[in-house]
Amino acid sequence: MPKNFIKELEWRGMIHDIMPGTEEALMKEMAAGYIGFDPTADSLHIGSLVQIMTLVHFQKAGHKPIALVGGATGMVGDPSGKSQERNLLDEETLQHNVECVRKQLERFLDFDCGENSAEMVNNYDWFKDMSFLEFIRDVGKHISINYMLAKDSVKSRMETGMSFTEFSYQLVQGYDFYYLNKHKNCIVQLGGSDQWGNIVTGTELIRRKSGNEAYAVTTPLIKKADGTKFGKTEGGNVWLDSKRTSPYKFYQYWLNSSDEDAENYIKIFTLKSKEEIENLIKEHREAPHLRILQKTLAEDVTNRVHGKKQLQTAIAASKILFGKSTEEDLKSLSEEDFFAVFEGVPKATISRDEIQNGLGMIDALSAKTGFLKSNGEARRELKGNAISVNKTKVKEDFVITPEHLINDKYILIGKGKKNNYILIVE
RNA sequence: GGGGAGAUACUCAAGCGGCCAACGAGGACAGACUGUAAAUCUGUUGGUUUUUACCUUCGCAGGUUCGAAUCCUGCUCUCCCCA
Repeated sequence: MPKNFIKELEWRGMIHDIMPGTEEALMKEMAAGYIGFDPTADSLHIGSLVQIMTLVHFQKAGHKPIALVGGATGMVGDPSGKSQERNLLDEETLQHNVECVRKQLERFLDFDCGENSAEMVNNYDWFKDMSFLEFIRDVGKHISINYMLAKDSVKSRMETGMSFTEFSYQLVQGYDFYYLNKHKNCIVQLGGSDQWGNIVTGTELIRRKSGNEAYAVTTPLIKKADGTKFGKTEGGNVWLDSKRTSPYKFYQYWLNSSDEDAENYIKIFTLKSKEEIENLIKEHREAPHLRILQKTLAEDVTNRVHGKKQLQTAIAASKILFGKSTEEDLKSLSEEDFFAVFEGVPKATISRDEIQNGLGMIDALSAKTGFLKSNGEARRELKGNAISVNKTKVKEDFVITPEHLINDKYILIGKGKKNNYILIVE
């Protein structure tokens, strides 16, 4: 007897839309459900984390989650939410992306837990041998143009134009659902709210072709209280791949959530129970400055995505960068730890001679290193008391000498609270 | 095809012959406060320069003038109205 998956999502605020009858169908017996992931890049970003969590809950409720990586759909391009025709990725890149995304997804689900073990599929497997004629006869025949035209993803593009390729997308995805329904007894498709149209084309196709009932659940678009886009920083997307977004930055992203957002995120992105979360929220409201919610959230998510070791480094890095650490603390770090902490921080190398005679701050910030755009900017920041060397604020007349070197090799320059640069001497 | 309006720094948006590196707003960055928050206050936001000063910028190319973002000519692009 499965647990109530829908109720679980509901209190977490993870349901945007749901097809009538879904809850009943899922309560009856163990079912399979799937979510598709687009291989548009070689890593997923935290936007996809919502979908991943949905699958995790699905499995925890006793159902069988199927993660589909869209090798075939990726070749077509989903027009949902896109105002313009997209460029197609070449096959090689796509193949590479499929592999990477697959590996990432594998970390989150249990693939060996008996009958509701997770499964990973690639729709390229069933599309690669299908001919065009076969597709338009067996699939296209069941869905009318009128029906397809009524979709938002198509309607909104009537003015600007849309290729036949993208127009057909909903059928391709619809067929995925049909295929999984037929071969893996998959009765529900989950996804982001922008996927509603595509999912419904799938349930429609299933009903017409095989007479089965199929269901849909979509999750809301995650919003930030200040109106900016979730998952974006000045540096771009927040990715799950540590090569693209360092675990430290990843941890920081969650830690910097506003109070309001943190209350929502902790429900969506952690597996903590309702009671636990309610207690945390209560505790947080009593002592907001401790930021219990943000810390719990950041630790939980970073741990799940990057593992314990990376989380420890991220926490250590945060303490060093934001705590009351001193030059002594920096010097006590091993070289390995130092570079782990400052991974992703801009670095520049200068020769030992330059520092031997003393290196002026303007040269250190701009002329010799390019950390800042111009000498003028360097001068302004220095005047504004924004620059620190090895965690100590410095003035314009400060001169860097070999005795400031950490491990006789590098120097940490900071601008404000959040920007750091490393000067390496060789 | 005919007529009109416009193009200014990251964005919006003033300026309409010298006082313009260019009002103002937003954003961004920094400082104070704080919780690595929000709100608030302050500063900065083309380059070289300690200041002064100079250099490069107001769609592109020319021209008029002692002097142009501002006037003239041509070009490119955008928007609107009429066919």
